[in-house]
Amino acid sequence: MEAAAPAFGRPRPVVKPEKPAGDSDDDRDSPSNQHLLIKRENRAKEENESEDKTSHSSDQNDLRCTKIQEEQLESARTEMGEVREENQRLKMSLGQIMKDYEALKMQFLGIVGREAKKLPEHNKEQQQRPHDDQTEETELVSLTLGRYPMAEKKKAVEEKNINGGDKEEVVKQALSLGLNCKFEQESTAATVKEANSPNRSLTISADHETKEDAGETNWPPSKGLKTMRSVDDDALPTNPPKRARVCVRARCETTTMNDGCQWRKYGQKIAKGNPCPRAYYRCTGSPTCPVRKQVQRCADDMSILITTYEGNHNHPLPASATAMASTTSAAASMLLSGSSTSSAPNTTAAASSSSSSSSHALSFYSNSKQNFYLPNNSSIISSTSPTHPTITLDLTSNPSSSSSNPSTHFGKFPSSFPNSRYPFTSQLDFGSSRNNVLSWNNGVLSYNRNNHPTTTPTNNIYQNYLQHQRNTAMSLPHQQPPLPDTIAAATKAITADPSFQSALAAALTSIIGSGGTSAGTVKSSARGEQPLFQLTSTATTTTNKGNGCGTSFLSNITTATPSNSPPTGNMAFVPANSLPFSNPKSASASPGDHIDLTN
DNA sequence: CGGATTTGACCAGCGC
DNA sequence: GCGCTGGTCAAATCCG
Repeated sequence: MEAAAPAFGRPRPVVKPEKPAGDSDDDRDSPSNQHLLIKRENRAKEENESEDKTSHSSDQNDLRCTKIQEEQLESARTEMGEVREENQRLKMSLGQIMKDYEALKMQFLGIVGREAKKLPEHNKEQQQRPHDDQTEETELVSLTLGRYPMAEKKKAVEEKNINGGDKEEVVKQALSLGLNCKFEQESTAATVKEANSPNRSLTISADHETKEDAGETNWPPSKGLKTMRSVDDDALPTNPPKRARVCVRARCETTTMNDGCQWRKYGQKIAKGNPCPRAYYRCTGSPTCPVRKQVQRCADDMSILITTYEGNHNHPLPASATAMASTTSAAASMLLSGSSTSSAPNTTAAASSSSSSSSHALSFYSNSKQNFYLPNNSSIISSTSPTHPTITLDLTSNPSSSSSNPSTHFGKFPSSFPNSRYPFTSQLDFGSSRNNVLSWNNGVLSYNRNNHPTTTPTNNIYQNYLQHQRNTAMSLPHQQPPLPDTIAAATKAITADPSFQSALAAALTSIIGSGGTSAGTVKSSARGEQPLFQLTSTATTTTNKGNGCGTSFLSNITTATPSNSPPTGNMAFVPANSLPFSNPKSASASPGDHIDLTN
């Protein structure tokens, strides 16, 4: 094992028993053997000298010399034996380390495999015992940052169960790789009983949220929602988990970021510690959509807009809305590990883990071969709490600042920022990545395809995955249209980042090794990795109210596709009528006028 | 005129 | 219990 070697600190002589010392250059290089060789050479010299000097000496001298030689030989043999013993010991310890490593590896794979097997079983249980949902869901967290109501999810699960093997294998595959998250649109397939699992899985579901969504189909919730919440609280007197939030910080001069969704402002409030009013928006994409967002300027830096998303969309999202989803989904995946390592055990941990599920209320894909890319110069900060787990995606940080310690980031937040209230934090810093994948550009959140025009092997795999998704969609006419490839692309991108993987590995290690009780600050250290691909787009504003902060990158998501030509690939999955841009009266989809990006 | 926004009031949660 | 704060409602207002 390569990893074990540096642990010894310095090169040690490893002499193979069947191979006499000094037979090879390697042996010659080892200090002990060099010592022996020197001795041998000295002995030979002495012998030669004694031969020269005493060529005519008496037999007594010969005998004396022979005795000395024999003694020296004996001591040399003893030394060699000691060295061999030492080498044997080292070999044994190395073998032991290898065994331990393999055992741990198998243990980990076994755990992951069991969790993968559990998922479909648990889904079946959920279907067979729908009345238990309310009690069970409190213990569940879901990877689905989904936009689908529970009924649709269940339908999807049924379809999955019918289709059987393939998809389950996909889940297993994703889980077995460990360092790659599996995010699925209908994530009930990725549901685990976390409370019963000694080793928390990365696969976490937020059925709490799903339940809320199912209950909130009678929007507006207003007092009805309050009533439902109180009922939930009664059912869960201890630590009733609230919606998780995803907070996005970006430099934007507009009143709100255009994230592609349609929003209606329903309130405004001056929050304590911030002279800037906080605006409350509600998603109008669907009359029953429970998603809300809060928009507030940063008190420290008025140019920074803090947008907090809460809830799950229960309607098809506009293509442009998936950009933010990609970003926040990546953030949420971070929160998975971060919250698990920082929260209190058992139910509290589960509740905090559920926070990851709300990420902008968007589902996203990621299988073993699909990876996220976080935006360049962005950092993710998650704060977990039983009540308001929040993960923050900071799109404002520059490379130098983003690589600083976490406290630097926290210092940038206003006093009213949720992080100040929820002490458990973890940070994953991706600001060091060189290549932009997601960026704010002239007021538009845009993906950038970089200078890797040729399709990488991973990209091929990704294309295969897309094709598979298309086929699946074709064969399942009742299924909701899958998310566009931007999400998958983001999924692919972020998990392809070694930084992410190492951070995730660290989180995994802490979860498995310590049962999730260790305080977690995970920070990526790798930098300068070349992403497998990168998306670029010019900032073509397609929103209805000008060129505010937006996510209209999808109109030219691929370099092969001209920006004004019909979208290709998974773009076809986005229902045309779901695009908000055709509606000139959309509320606050893009009221802005300019965005100033410091990335 | 219909829909979006504004804004004061109300309510719930939390800390002291 | 009281006050503070965040979040939401809904009537009034604005706007295209």
